[in-house]
Amino acid sequence: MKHLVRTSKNLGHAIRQARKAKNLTQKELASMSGVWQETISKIENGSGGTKLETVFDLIAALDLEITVTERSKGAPDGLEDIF
Amino acid sequence: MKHLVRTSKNLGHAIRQARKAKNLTQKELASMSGVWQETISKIENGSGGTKLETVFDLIAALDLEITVTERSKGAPDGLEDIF
DNA sequence: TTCGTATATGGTGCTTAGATCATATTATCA
DNA sequence: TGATAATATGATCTAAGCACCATATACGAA
Repeated sequence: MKHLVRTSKNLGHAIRQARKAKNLTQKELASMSGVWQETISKIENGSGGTKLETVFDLIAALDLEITVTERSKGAPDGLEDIF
Repeated sequence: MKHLVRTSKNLGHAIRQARKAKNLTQKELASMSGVWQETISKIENGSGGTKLETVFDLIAALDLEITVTERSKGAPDGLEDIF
């Protein structure tokens, strides 16, 4: 799955989905990533203001990756998941 | 160009390249994005700890987009730019 | 080299993220 | 339904981002 991320809410969705897909609890992800469970909860719920480093920690722990590209004006390929 | 972003330095590179590609100065990008020139300078140089919202502002102003996907273990396609 | 611009650096002050602990709320399941 | 696990909420405190102003430095052109 590919998540287009423009807002903190988008990011929260992506994180939560990836975590669930791996059958991890927030607490488990917390110990894997070094990010507190309470913080993960807030991030998954899209409460903005998160620090980049925290996101990187979660992304890495969840085996995800972030890419930055030019905005695709081309035809949508249906692979994207935007909330 | 596609930038794989795992660190603040990666992000800085992506931002700077995109800005240069559009022939914008930091000051111009600042007024377009609402992020101060001084802050842009720091971000482009990879000084970590940046807030997500700030990144979103810059990404939007530069017509870039962020996507989150599963880590590609497949064959590299040569399109990525990792620093 | 000198002028003008672009970028970096540095300080102040307000605001807030996140670590940490405690607890409330919400699933989940035998 | 009651126990147990998962998630959310809330408070405190410290570290740090960023707006903001001033200035230093690097860079390009003439």
